Amino acid sequence: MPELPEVETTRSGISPHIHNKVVGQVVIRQENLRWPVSPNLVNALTGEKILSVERRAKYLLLKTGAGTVIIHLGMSGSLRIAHRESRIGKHDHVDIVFDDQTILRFTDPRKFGCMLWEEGNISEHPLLVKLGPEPLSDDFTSEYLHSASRRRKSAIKTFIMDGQVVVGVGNIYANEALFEAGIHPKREAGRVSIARYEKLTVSIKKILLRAIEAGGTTLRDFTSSDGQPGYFKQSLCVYGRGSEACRLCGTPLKEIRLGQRSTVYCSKCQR
DNA sequence: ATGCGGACCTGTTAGC
DNA sequence: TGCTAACAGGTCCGCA
Repeated sequence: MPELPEVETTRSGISPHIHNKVVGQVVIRQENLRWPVSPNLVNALTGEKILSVERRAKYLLLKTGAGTVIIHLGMSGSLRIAHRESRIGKHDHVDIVFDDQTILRFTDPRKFGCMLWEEGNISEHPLLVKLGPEPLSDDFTSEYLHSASRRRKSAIKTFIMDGQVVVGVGNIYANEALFEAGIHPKREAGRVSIARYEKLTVSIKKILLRAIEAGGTTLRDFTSSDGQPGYFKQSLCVYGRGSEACRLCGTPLKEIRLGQRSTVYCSKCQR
């Protein structure tokens, strides 16, 4: 479900409900997520105040004075604000209950997500330390992408989806950004000119920003933390449109698999 | 160092 | 209508 815009939509959606609130209780119904929920999460987090709700890549970070909760939503995870009366669903794995009875509820049917407690310096955490720059930051430039890609044989789509290169570019937006930049997804990353990387970085930033403004992409059942669906899906140009007409030239879009991921492109507009 | 395929798990959809 | 297989937003890990 979540790509970076969905995670950012989740962050901004939950933050006002939990910022500066004190955790009264932590309820773990299912600890077998991608990694086991940290065994000391309940003891460590109870009584702590949420000082900030941050995001690094697709990780959400709930910072307290004692440590940080690291949350990843995986493919199917979501965080919602719930209340005592809210029905508990089959895949509602963790509740963080605040003193005012507000509940932050972690749901994840596929259990690819995680919820970890980290007391050390969060930026040195193994999951975060090797990550590339944020795509919306000033560090993410065509010069950076160009130099990082030299001698890289992999397809450019695989390259920009590599979290060590740049974070937050998932399958949907990788497809969309390459279409907008006019670059064939299979093109060898190391052979793309800096001018084309300039187009690509601009496209990535623009598409992610637009999606964040729209509240994320709605695919199947994504809803943001307040239950409102995102509205970006209707503006997707290629993702999910295999064999349909290119919005620019009318040519039927091609759909292939690249690194086991569905890849859609226009063979005329993307070279 | 880079690149690839497999793994994790459940729900939905496409096809017979 | 019902069963089965394929596929889905992510990304870590081990092996070549």
